Amino acid sequence: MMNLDKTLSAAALPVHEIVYQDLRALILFGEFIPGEAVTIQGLATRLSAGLTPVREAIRRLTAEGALSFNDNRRVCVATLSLKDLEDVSFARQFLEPKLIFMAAQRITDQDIAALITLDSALDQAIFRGDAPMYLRLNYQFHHQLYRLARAPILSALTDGLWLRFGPSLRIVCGRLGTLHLVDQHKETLLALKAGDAQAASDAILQDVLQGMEQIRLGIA
Amino acid sequence: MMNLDKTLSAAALPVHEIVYQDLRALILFGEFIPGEAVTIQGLATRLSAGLTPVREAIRRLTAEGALSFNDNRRVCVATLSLKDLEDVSFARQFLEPKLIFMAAQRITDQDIAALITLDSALDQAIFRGDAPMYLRLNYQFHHQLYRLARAPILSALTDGLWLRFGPSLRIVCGRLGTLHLVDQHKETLLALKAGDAQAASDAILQDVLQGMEQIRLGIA
DNA sequence: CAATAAATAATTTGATCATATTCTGTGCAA
DNA sequence: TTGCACAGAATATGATCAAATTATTTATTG
Repeated sequence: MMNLDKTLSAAALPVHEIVYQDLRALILFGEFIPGEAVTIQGLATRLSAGLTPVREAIRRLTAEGALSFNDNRRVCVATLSLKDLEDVSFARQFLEPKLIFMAAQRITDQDIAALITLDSALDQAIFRGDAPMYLRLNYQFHHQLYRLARAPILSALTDGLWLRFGPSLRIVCGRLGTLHLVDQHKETLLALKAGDAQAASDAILQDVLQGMEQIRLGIA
Repeated sequence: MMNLDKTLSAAALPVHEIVYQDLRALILFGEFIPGEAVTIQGLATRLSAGLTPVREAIRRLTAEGALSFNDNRRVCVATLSLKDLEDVSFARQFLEPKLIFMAAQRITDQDIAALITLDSALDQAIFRGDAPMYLRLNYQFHHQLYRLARAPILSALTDGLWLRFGPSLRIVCGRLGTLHLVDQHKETLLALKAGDAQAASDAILQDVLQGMEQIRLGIA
């Protein structure tokens, strides 16, 4: 008989997958500081998992550039130099507008409604000064758009870039607070509603440039 | 006392690192067919390694898109649809020219000489119909240029794309042979010698477009 | 009876863990 | 400074269990 977990809840994921997602979230949403040491055993304890699954998750995130594997064989959260940030910025400038252009061509009213809800929650998080929630919702807003583009490879590349600047984003919020944060989500949503793919693409480009500039100021 | 292996030979790499490099080469240079199943135990036997290091290597290559993790929890070599190829092509079109532009600004005569040697060997491999050697040398030619750009993040992104189309390249060579293969390496080298970064960048763009088109014909 | 479907057994493969080994850096003593 | 020992951490293996696939057998039906 088929396991009900498979149909109802999201399948029984392997531990190494769960650990990966947890660790990824920890990195992405500011639980780690750039350069911070990450030990296999520490994570195994923290996440109540065995060494092997933790090891696998760490290798994955190392491959994605979120962690760095030192000569000592020790692992730490990757740091982002100014030069690195320029590279990330260059890549995002090409990838995100492309993805949003593709997403705009197949987006539905329902999708737009969901994004508006998300963006409202985001505004409230900023107003409340709730940085962790801001980080989550801001990522989700972009990530949902990637999904809609139905371009798995470009989405994976772009998603991977978030892992590179995620820990630094946290620093920015910590230093400067959330109230000053600005984005181009409203403009993007308006363009999407109007079915104007080019305008949506342009708006996201501005959003990306703004975001990267904020990080540059934060880590400078 | 410091281990001499660290200073003289290339350090005593962990097994998981060696397995990763070996498996990466197998995928990149056509030892695997797209869609082919990859088993942990099979690899452990083939590469004379334990299960854990193999597991780690597989997770890394899965994160890079070279392997795909199925619902069955089984792993196979990723396949490349035409749509995927378009995405890869889009990404390469802006990444490679950028990298080569950066490389051109810091390349030395010695570097150029090494690239010319590489390209000659490449021509001979084509002439001999030695597809495996062609695949290796063609990759090396590009990879050396990435290295010279000193942009680790962009290099990693671009390198990762090779893993996506590597297995398909093999199919192309298998079907069409190597003799018809053309590239823009000579033009690139001329531009580099002349110190013309823009021309080198343009030449590589043509090279990329040609290469992607060849794959498109091969997998169509 | 032949052909197809269902059930079951056997084999392969993956997931995880406990354990032993190796490595790295540090502090102590000569 | 040099050599040595020790603690913490990473590495790697093999054992064990669970899941999935394949092969085999049995049952059913036209």
